Amino acid sequence: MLTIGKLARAGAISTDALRYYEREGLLVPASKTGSGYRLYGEDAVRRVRFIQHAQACGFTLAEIRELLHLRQSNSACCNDVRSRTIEKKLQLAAKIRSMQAMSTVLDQLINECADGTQPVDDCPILAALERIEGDGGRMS
Amino acid sequence: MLTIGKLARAGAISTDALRYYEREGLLVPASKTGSGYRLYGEDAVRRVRFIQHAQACGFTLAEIRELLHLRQSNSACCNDVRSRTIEKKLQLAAKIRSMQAMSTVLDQLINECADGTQPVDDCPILAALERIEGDGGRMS
DNA sequence: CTTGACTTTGAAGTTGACTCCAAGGTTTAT
DNA sequence: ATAAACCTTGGAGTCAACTTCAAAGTCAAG
Repeated sequence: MLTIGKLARAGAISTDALRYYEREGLLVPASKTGSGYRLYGEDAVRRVRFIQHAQACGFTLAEIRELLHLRQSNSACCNDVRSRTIEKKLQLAAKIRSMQAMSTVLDQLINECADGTQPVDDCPILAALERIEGDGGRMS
Repeated sequence: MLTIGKLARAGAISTDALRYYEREGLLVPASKTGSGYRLYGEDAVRRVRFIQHAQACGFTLAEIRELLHLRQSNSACCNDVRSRTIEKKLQLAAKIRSMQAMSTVLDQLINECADGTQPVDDCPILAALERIEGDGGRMS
């Protein structure tokens, strides 16, 4: 069993964030000591990593909580998870395309601008950034 | 010249957001009418699109402002922009990898779970989400 | 057995990127 | 010439995801 500080170090996260996740219903400690210290099992480390990874992929904590809770409600059917997953997958694909377009342009520009001696007025990076086409969608 | 409402419609953004961008130094109107109405040139539409695209790629408004301001300061050298660009490009590449990993897993799971009839307890999506490996990094 | 590192709670504060509102002034269409 | 649709400012409110704080209890090392 891990105390909150150990879990925090294992997950590269703050203890406050862990307590916040608990308030938000994402990560409840397995038990508590007599004096009220939170105790987490090893699965908590995996769950923290899952939360972090899902966040990095653009899921909000509310969405992550939904997924985690769906698993616990044995009445719900896999279909619920499936449709959410498909929706998220489509959003993710759009974001990836957008980011790849930006990445390609940045690459080109880093090369174009390779000598680094041009004044900013003429910097091709900024000129080209304005030419990027994308869906204009926001991140979340 | 566009009034703020026209620009808002052209950029699929709210007038409040445009005024917010002005306060934040990202988009200043070209001029004002005698009665104080903001007037924007056509380049404002491109600038709005640039801001939106850069946001979609994970740049914060502060970073976008920096880039936009660098262009205006004729003393600064292209090198400044270049190093920022390289840094951003690396971050972007890491995010793309992370998102592609998630995307692949979601794809597999959507297929595995194709009939949608399993109860959530056995849903392979949730089981597999916990197995994902990534850098655990946050989005911004 | 004391010192220092750790933990608790609850509440308030922060940041980013807006959004909403009130109380007006301006333009445009009919 | 008047109603509808637009614009102005300043400030407050919102939301997510934390962080910081205060005041106090607990645990581990020497």
